Amino acid sequence: MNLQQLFPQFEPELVSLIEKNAVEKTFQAGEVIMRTGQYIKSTVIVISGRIKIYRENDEGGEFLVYYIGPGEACAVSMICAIQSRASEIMAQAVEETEVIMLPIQLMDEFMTKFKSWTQFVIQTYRSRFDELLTVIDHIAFRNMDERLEFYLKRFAGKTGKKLLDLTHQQIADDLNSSREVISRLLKKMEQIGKLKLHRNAIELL
Amino acid sequence: MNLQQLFPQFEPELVSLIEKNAVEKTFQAGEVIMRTGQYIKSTVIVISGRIKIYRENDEGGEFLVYYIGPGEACAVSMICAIQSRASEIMAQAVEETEVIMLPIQLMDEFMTKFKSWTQFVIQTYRSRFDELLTVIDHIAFRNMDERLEFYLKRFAGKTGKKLLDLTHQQIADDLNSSREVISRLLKKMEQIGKLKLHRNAIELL
DNA sequence: CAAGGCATGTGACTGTTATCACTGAGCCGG
DNA sequence: CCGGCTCAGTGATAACAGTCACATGCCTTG
Repeated sequence: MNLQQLFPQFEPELVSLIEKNAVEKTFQAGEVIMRTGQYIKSTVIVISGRIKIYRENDEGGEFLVYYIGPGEACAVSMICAIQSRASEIMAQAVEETEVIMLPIQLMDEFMTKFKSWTQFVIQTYRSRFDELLTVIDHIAFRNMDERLEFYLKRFAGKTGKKLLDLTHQQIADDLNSSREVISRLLKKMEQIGKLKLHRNAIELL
Repeated sequence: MNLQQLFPQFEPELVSLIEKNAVEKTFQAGEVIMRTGQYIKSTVIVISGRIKIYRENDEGGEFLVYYIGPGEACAVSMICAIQSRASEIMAQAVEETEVIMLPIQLMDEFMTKFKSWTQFVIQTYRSRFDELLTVIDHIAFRNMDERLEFYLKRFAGKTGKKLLDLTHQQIADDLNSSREVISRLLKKMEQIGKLKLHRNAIELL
């Protein structure tokens, strides 16, 4: 892992402090990184791979909020760490994911010492905030077909591939819908030539 | 207006700088403060009154995101100001509201000079972030009856009153629903003794 | 106090999504 | 190559919310 390369804006001193103090950790695909109700003492920064942040409700429903990729930090872990409060979301590795965990007291220290760190923290809040607003837009105003289309684009956007390894059930979970509904909508989208359905995969056209 | 009283954590020097440079402004109830697509050059901080932040879509739908009260800043205006980008939300005074507008360059300056200001900015993001997550929870998992109940509690919570000056149409707009649906649900809630309906008002029990 | 406006109540109908029950299709291990 | 598994397709039905049409009732204003 090359931190300086991932964060060119960080001062070399900051990078070496992170390298010296942060705990590196690797999660396997599907492994849960943060759980609702769990107390967080560290900020999580993704080095490689991808994490999905989602909410869970009492009845087993799920809802995908967003993904976190390399060079991005988990805004929720920042919030929870600083307020030493239980998290209200779940974080799960989508693929094999390398992260660094930064203890909360370091975060504070960096904030006073390094302008680039403060900028990074604020930038993290800012972009996540934006994503949350977009998510709200979609569930408030859009029907499932539009939301599904947006979901597929977002999923593709992060991987860059046209062939998405997804089952209908996974999509249904992420959108807090049901498999049958997603299957039917996908079928419609296939009929109008937007995509092609395969077993365990969807090909965007 | 007494800034120092509203923000006891701010250094006196910061307060006097704000007083010297910020533009004070008063909005009447219902007046629009920020509009979708508008470019924002200043951060808005509420001194007295209340602002509602909501989204609008093309078909005239609305959706209330949250309220901003005295001593709170508009996170969206911060984001837009810093990135000198068009806002994607609407802000409207709910009642007569006094605000101060802080030009973007000052925000940056304060951030480097005053720790309390940086803390304030981060705290603002943090609490709004939380509210957004709660909003997402509600529209993703809850039916309209639960959302309505939450809406009324939130409205009451900020005013502290038990008698809410609201028409069914206003509520329907805020929840992006329709008046008939809200009327029926309110009637049900009245029948099970949760509230009492009046003309132009709802009394919580 | 009559007229009109606005807020509310209500029934009928529609559309979207969820749920249930079942079928079939591809895949993998023994 | 058979049995069992997961994934996907499909029809029937139900639940919830949105829409339309219209009635009612209260409040204001001339």
